Amino acid sequence: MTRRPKRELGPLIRTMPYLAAGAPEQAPLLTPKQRSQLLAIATRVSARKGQVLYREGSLATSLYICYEGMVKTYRDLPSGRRRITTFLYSRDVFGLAESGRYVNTAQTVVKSTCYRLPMDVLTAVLQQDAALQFVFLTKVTHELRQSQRRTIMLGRRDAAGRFAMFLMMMRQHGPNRPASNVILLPMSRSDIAAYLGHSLEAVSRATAQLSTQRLITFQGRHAVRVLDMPRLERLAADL
Amino acid sequence: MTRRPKRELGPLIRTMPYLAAGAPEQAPLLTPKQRSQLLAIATRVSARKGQVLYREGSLATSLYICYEGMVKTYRDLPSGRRRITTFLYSRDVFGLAESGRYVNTAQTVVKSTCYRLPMDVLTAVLQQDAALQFVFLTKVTHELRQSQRRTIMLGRRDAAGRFAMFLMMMRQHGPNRPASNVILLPMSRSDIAAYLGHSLEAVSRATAQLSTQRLITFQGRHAVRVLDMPRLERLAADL
DNA sequence: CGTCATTTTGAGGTATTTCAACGAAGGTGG
DNA sequence: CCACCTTCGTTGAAATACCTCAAAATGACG
Repeated sequence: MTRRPKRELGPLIRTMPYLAAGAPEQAPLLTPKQRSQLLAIATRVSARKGQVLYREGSLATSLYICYEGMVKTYRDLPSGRRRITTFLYSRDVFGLAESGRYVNTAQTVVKSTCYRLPMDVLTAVLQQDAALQFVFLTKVTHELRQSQRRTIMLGRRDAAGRFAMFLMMMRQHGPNRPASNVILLPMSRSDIAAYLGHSLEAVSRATAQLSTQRLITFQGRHAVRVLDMPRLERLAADL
Repeated sequence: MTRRPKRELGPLIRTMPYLAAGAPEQAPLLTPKQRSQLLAIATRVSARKGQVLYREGSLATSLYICYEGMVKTYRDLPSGRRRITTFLYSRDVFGLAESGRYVNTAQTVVKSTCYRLPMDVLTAVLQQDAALQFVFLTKVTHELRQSQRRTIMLGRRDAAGRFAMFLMMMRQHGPNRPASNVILLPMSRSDIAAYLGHSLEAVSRATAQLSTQRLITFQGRHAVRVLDMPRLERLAADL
């Protein structure tokens, strides 16, 4: 039962290239050397479900890279509402600060493992290693794109359409294989609502509607089987 | 009338530091040397009002830095709706590609001047110069924050509150001095609507409402004088 | 197997959207 | 310099969609 863990390879980062596929020097992946370089300054953090990794407004001492599991970042608004900023999967980066403080609170959605990198050390390393920094630059740019896509999603008025877009976004990320018709949604309905900017009830009705229309069917509360992918994609794209 | 232009200093970039104010090596400003370095690979582009700089989906050959004026980036949706992604002011960067293509269309809101930097050359330079790259990394991070703030803004249901937040965002950016009570809005009402995710009519009603409540008053269509800043700030923060 | 939190479903209230028409502004040409 | 035209912005009334409040049902967990 106490197997020795495999040799630790260090964090990975998921990115998208700036240039078209094929330009070799643009490959936005961490080399093994860079991974061990990051690993050298990183701390492995295991967190059970629902654990808070850092709080909004606290001093931003570390940057995080998700290795396994799922993390959400959110802000609680004065009205008591909660807005979820992002869901983070394996190989996602989070905890970028602004003026030395975290802008969001980070909490695990399920049992997760992350790497924690001291910000001061990391920035120093990045200032020295342009190639490594470029991976981060590419990553943040990718996050920016994601955020802008989400903004477009939030422009939709209909709850069902918004949820359909959410499904399509979840299909590509995380533990979901694009090929599969099953999309895993580890987070709760209220998390989805807080992410989509809808009420919990609206999300529930949206899923009910899509189920009634035989576009999807739930296998438990955290797994969606897509019954009619073309129609779902059409609904998601119809904005 | 044909005065010789001042010595050209090259582009500037507006950023926010990761670390708390005071950490010297984090100062995210371009040094004069870096500015001239960028200037060496840059082309100055002057564009009249309404000119398209690049189109969504076209090959992303260049990165842009706004020097003067105002640029909007947007996507036209299948439904015919237009969603404005960002408004860009002096010292803002735009045109970051994804897989070699632009994700948005960029068009000037008013007469503008920008620097255009060839992507391939720039990425090569960034790979060499970690300090310069760090300015870009900081900038993109800042843009990501802005995008996330906007997402929160879009979560609001009431048009007046959304517009109030928009005003507060515009107050900090661009040609507006935070001290002044006058906020310039160079863009059209439909641009604002496309940015806020509302209909043109909703925006119009929102401005009318704020005017009736004596929170603001319009001096022409592109200048807002704030009459009651505390109340406006409270409205903007009440979400 | 019981308890508790989460999710679903129902009904009414409210805000924006839409459609339509009017009014204002800006630009062009005579 | 004025008239015209086109675009943009404002206002009104009905339709739509979500939000809120409330209660029942489902599922998770010990």
